Amino acid sequence: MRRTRQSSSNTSTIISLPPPTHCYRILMRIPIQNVTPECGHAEVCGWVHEVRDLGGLAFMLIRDRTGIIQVTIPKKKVPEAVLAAVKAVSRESVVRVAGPVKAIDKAPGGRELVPESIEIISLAETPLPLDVSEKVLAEMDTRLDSRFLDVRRPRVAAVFEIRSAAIHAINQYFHDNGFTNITTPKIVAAATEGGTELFPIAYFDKEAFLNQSPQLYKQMMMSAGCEKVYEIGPIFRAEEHNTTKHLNEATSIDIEVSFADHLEVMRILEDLIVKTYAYVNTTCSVQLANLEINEFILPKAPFPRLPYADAIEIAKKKIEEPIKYGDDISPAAERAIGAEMGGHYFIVDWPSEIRPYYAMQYEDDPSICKAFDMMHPRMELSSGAQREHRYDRLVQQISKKGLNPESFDFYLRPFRYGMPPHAGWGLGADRLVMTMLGLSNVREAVLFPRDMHRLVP
RNA sequence: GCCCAGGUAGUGUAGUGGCCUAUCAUGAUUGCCUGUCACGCAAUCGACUCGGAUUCGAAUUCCGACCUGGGCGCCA
Repeated sequence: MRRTRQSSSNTSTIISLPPPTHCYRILMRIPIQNVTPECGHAEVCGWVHEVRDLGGLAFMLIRDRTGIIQVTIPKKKVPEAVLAAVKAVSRESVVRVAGPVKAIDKAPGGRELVPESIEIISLAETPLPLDVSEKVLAEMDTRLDSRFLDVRRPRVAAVFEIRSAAIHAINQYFHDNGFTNITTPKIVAAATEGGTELFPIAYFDKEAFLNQSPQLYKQMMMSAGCEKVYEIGPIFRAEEHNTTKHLNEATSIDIEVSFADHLEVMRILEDLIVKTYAYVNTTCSVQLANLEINEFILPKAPFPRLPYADAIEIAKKKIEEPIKYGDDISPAAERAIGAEMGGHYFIVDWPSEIRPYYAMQYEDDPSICKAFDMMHPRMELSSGAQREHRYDRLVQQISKKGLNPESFDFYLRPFRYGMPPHAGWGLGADRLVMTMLGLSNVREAVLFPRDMHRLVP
């Protein structure tokens, strides 16, 4: 502590910090992983992980996000106030403990803190809604009800630290490659594509919806001349699905690139996946260890390009249910094909009739289009396409789908004033984290998941 | 939306008509214990989702509601 105080006073001399008030205390606090016998003296703040009272000797484990330290209380040698605090404190209370740090082989981590003072900053109620120390595991529903306690568990925190690292790597990748980060509205007037249900919301005297995808806006930015854009943001789908891989609010990583075709944006996608895994691998070893992931398998580019027609053939051979060319790929088929492929792969050359109107058809065979899905063996992670940028063709394709081009006026307008050819994709961030870490439920990868049954917290 | 399986102390569970005054673990409370590390020991506390029905008797069977998990559909 002496050392820390000195350095902070030096710092304030140099850069003239305002007189320390409560910040002074924060500067004195040492992250638990940095507490070593060389500190001499330390002040740690954290949560009471456990108390073990042996009679004349008590142990208290203090946890912060960096680790756990043992506080050892020889009852005859510590101040009266410390004894009172040890007696009064409950598990998961927030405390500040200060005292000398000693090297002791029999203590966890080889060091322990003997308190001169223990301050109970925030006393936790008992009993706890779930067991943070993981002696008894809680079910997903219980955990989500008390997510603030759930995330105190290192293995849960690890998921979100890795998610953060992955998102960082993705932002970095786009930044390094000249993409413009955009933010598009989530409150919109109408659907951008058919199919999925929208959440209606009250918007003053108008009808509005939560956006299901930034698709239209990304494409508008192509017309706007931004050439390479990306967005990481929420998307909303009002589907009444009830599965381990669907949410009503998800995070989508979206890109759109001008003068690129589907093949080019596929290369970007696989490169991004490979680099994101690599970044997590090199920066999150502690978190991966917390998750007991001993072998973090790094995907290798290029991912195989599997034509849709071949994917259907594989599924036909491997699963019972009838499946034919032109069908959507069912979850069972998805798993069967995934098992065959063994790693990330693309499904390409989709029948035009089962892809949205905006996918560009092949010139030599309009029955298939330049759309793709990027798959993990367990599920779909991304879907994208080269878009149809020619106004007349686009109108034609909208009509062919049985839709009325007039109701797409807002969408079509940018195509009338100089639209470059372009391609893009959307990648599910939650599913990316889920499959990366082998989580069984997408809810594990989302702090506060929104599904049909859950709106709180 | 459909199908299946469930709902028992704070948490996770056992219990398929009477042996339930409900099992076990964890937890909480109190006491003992100077090297614990899932500390140990002792005592205590704490639960059958709700409503209706069948039955001499229901945690257990039936009906309805609500809630949860999984699969499918839809979707990404």
